[in-house]
Amino acid sequence: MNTRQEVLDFVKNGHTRFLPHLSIDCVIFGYHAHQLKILLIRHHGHEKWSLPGGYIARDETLTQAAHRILAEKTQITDLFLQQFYVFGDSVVRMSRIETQQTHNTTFAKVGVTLGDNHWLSERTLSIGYYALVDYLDVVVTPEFLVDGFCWLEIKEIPPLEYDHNEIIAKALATLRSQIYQQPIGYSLLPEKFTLPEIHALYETILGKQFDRRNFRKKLLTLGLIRQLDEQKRIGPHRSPFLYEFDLENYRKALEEGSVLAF
Amino acid sequence: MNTRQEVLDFVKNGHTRFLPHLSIDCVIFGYHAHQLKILLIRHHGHEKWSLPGGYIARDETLTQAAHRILAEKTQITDLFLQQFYVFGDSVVRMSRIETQQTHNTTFAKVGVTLGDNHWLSERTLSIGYYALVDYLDVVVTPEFLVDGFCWLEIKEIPPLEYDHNEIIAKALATLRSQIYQQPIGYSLLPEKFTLPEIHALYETILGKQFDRRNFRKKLLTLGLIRQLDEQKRIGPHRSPFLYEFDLENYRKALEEGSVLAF
DNA sequence: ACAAAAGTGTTCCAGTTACACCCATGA
DNA sequence: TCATGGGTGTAACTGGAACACTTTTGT
Repeated sequence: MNTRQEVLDFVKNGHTRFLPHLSIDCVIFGYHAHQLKILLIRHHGHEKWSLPGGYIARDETLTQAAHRILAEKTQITDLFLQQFYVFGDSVVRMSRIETQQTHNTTFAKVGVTLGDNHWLSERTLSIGYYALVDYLDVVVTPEFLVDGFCWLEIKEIPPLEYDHNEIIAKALATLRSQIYQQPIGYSLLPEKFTLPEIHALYETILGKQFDRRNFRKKLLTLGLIRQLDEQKRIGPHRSPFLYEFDLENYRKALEEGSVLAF
Repeated sequence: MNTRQEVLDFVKNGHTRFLPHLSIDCVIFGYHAHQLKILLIRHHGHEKWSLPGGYIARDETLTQAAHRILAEKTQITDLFLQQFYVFGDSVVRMSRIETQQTHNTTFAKVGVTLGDNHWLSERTLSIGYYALVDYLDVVVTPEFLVDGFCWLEIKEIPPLEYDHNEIIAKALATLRSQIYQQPIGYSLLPEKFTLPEIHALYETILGKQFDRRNFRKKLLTLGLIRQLDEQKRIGPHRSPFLYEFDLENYRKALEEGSVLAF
């Protein structure tokens, strides 16, 4: 929704294209050089930041919806995207009045006030998805009703709209618990990457340090990565070897080990 | 919904009490004496079995809805109940025609045919919850539109309605992956239980055998259970010691270990 | 005394942790 | 030649797996 006209049409006719009562909220983790940040946006007229999100079209699958919403915000397709929980308990989510007021603040920009029975005024459950991107690669394209965006480090995140702090906490816990089972970083690192690169990534995501030698052993033993016969030139230092993800091995593990069905 | 009148009211006015487009499906694992079964129901006029489920009332939280639905089916409150995934991709879920026909078969019993725009005809995403009960303790109370129910062992489960086979597969995978982190069995075993009892439970759920000694060591090391100073009389055999779950320890682990936020 | 079920301890192996020195590169 | 960063191996430890005989109890 990049024009006033599109927004007006969305408010008026959105319920014919999208499912009411349901939204998708995306926790987009942006990594770069030892920093792990989260993409937040600020809607028109709001003080608090919130997670980017969207609605599910009636004619697309849930997975398609998540990918579309992410692509709309970040211009990135084909990335690692993972459903992790449905949020439907928070008090602020239960209150129609609060939902309505929040939306009305935003839509004031286009001179619209939602009625009590408007589809956007109603209680909405949110399905949480998380993604992992290199935030330098991302071109964030704020929509018409979005005043701004920012990448904030996890520790710096202030109180957000709705229950979005809770959503982020759960996303982070899920990301951390899945990092050794999923080829996390596949969409984040170049196809061929060095050990120090993936090492820094894991240290940042898990928030702790790992011994270089043990870390290499672990990833090789798990079969998550494969060492190549090439090296990278990195200036006035020793050339590190290149590695690549072993996706076949990962898929095999996923099929066998019924542990992870996600 | 136990009377014709209630069903008619549900069809006519359900959309004012419940959220459309969303349902909850419950995978109720029933355990007893080395058998792990799943509760299935058959709606009026249907050949295939399906999972028991329900809708989310507008004025209850998601968690409340899941507990209420389960209590309606099994008369059990306060049990272990866990959200595990949202299903919104399956082709059969995307098709309005199929949804409508399935419902119409059921509601034929009360002489109702749903129109194309009826709230029950629309696409519905389903939030999966699983629970674990002793199936001998459960009084299943089929609702008016339910012709019958059964407990089936996992290996015996035939093709079900909708994507319910997929839901069961994911539920089982989740149950198995969480069994050492959650006090699974708390609502299933008596407050004080013997080691052979919990041992049999774990063997059945995980579908494999464990050495008695190692199994005891593991559960004690994890702090999941605590040995008591009492024994149980079990007839013409040696009296086994009693154990109890160490819930405090479990809660502590849950708070510290950010691994499990579920 | 016997049948049935539960209790118990040790060894071995594998996987994880801890740890420090040498090498390659470009300026 | 020097500064920087990357590469590499071994020893100690810990957690998990394998394994069989003894004890209790009631009939």
